[in-house]
Amino acid sequence: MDNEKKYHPTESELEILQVLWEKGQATVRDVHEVLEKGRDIGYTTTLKTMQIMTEKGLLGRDTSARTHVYSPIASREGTQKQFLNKMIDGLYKGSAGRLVMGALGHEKLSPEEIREIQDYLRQFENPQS
Amino acid sequence: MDNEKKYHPTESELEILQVLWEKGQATVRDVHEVLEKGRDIGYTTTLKTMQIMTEKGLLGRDTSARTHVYSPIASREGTQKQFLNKMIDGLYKGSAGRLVMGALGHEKLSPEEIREIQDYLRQFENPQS
DNA sequence: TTTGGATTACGAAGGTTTTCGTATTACATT
DNA sequence: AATGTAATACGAAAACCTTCGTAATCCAAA
Repeated sequence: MDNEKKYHPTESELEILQVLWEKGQATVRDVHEVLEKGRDIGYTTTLKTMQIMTEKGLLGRDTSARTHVYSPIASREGTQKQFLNKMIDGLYKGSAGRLVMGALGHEKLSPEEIREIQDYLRQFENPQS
Repeated sequence: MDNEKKYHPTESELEILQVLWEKGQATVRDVHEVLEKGRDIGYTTTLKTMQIMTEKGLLGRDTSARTHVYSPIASREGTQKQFLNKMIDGLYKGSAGRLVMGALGHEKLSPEEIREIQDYLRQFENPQS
């Protein structure tokens, strides 16, 4: 169950995961075209990184066709949780509440989002139900 | 003002910063004794890392005495914000609200903390104070 | 069927981080 | 003053990450 838990994606790997989470699946070229918009990077760099990620178990790929098709194995949710835990432990003395409070102070938090958060919290209001 | 913003502490550096944030200031030995509890690590490793951090401007040190005394220059708050931003951009499509929602789902969030968060949010309820 | 373009495979360079062994230096105790 | 202990300084190895050049491979179009 926590197969996916152990390994921390690196900076570059996260970039690639983001694309794959959005698209569901993609070829190296697909991913590379997105990355290229953001910064200078060679095609083989993207390729190599995705190959390494596959070895690490972060990505899966379908090699049946000439052009391989990759898909994420590490889930967005699991990865988020993983990083969240790391931050909570490393920067907020283990308190998730402190992190939330800190994040609430974040500049761009729209009134809509705040309302949504309040709604969400209401479910804890009455312990029974 | 954002002098402190640019540089991302590494994993090891974060460990050391944590100790210094708690203690305010400390010697290499002080820090090392804490780290040692958590994992296997040599004294000179801790020393070297702290020296590098000093070069990077993450730590300051008083070398007037034989045993140097270190103190954090990077603030906990600034570092938290820095990592928060990175997470929001990299894992939550730029939405701080999404991160908060995710963090609220975190297992160990005590009722007290939830109440505290609700209190905090009330300040946004009525636009005029 | 030959050739050109696109794709994957391979290997290695260069950078950063983490680690620690060894040397040097200073101090305190004798 | 001599010596042992504890601290810092130095350098380098090992691991990991990022990058890309080059080679090999496949396919489609001519």
